[in-house]
Amino acid sequence: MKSQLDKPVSNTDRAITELRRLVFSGELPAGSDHLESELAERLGMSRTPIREAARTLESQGLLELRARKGVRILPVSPEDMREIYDVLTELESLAAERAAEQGYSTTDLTDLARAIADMDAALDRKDLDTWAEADDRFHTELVRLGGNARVMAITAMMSDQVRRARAVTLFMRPLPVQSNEDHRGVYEAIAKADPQRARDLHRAHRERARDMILGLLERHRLRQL
Amino acid sequence: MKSQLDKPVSNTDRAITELRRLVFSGELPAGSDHLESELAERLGMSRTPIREAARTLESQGLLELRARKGVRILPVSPEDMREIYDVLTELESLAAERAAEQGYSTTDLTDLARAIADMDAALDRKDLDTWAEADDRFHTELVRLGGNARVMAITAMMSDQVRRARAVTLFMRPLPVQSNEDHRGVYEAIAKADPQRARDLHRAHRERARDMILGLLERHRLRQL
DNA sequence: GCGTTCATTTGCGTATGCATTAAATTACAC
DNA sequence: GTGTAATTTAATGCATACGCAAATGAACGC
Repeated sequence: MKSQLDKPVSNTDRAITELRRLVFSGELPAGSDHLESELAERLGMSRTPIREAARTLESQGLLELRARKGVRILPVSPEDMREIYDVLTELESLAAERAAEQGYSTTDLTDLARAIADMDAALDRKDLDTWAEADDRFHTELVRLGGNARVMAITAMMSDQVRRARAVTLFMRPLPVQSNEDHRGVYEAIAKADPQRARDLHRAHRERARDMILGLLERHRLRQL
Repeated sequence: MKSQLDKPVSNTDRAITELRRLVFSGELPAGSDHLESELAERLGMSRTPIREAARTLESQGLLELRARKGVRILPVSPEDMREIYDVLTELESLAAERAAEQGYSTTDLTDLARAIADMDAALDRKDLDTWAEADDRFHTELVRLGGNARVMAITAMMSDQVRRARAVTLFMRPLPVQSNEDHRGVYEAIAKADPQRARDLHRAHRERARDMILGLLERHRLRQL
């Protein structure tokens, strides 16, 4: 479905979408270099839109433009992960607090509730991929409910950067039972319009997740993703 | 002075720097439209580097590329200000907390102390421009001490977006005496390695500033900057 | 006078070509 | 064989050209 407000999709837009996909799918692995001309041919367009797309993705921290070496897909180190989780913790906690201040009805919270239900169901089936997808949806929706467009943009950017890492850690971590309980707590706090509790619970949730992931990376000596 | 590590300054880099300057100086006012060809001629280069620079500045929230209408300098509304201050509050408070955890010596805190001293001196002389410059330095240095590169990048971006607003509000607000006291408190908490206090004090500082600015904008019916 | 259609102009999006310069390769001296 | 200088190669950074769609304005009917 294509709304009338959509602006026509330019090649540059396609390049952005497609390059992101290639990075997340691992077809362009972290740390690898790629000539502009190579990417241009691969996506069936000239270097111009590729360069513009790369500029955008560069300022989003996904890759780097290096003279004469093409674009380098940026690896994510454990230190990067710590930075990113710290940012996510702060901004999502703010979003949770603000969401709880809005006095949302349960109807407003439908998507959030559905994400939680989907996570529960996926967890029962031990279907971690589906769980991860629903977890993403929960966090995205939580931030949306917070009502700050900049927080949305930043958290989306940060989540992009750790997406590759999750593919690795998801199957090394214990079953995310605690996570699901955390989410329900945050949901309740928002539904009951208790901003302080929503913030505190979500912060604790994120800090636990951060420590768990960083612990995993360290124990498995994963220096970059 | 040009270190050997500096990569050669490309026209695109020049365009980024120069366009930012033009926006902050008000030569390209908020809300105005500018043809790419016009900007290209103005900066003495072709449209190509202008477009690449614009892409970068677009993802930093300073302007917008619109088909056939050229580059639009994005205005900042009071709602935008609220969003930006919320983000700054969260991330700078985190930086203050982290800075206090590092066990910095007073030598490490020299720049921070100097910024405070400069603000005091400027305040005595009622030299608001110098005060604002030192205030900037304080916040930048505080975030640097926090040690999170992403927080640095994001807060720098957000500060850019409100820079124009300050030119307006700086001379409408009461003398920032409270601000200077706040800064000293944050400094002390970092020097005494008291993370929780550093965080709380800085948060209170930012929230006061936000409410003051938003109040000013509302009282003066300033709908966009 | 007002709306509608058609012609014209304009500016972006993109492809293409080329100069520059860093990197790679070879030639060569020792 | 190793280190250095000369030569070649190659990829970016940028200027330029052009098609196309949107905006503008003209022509025309009512």
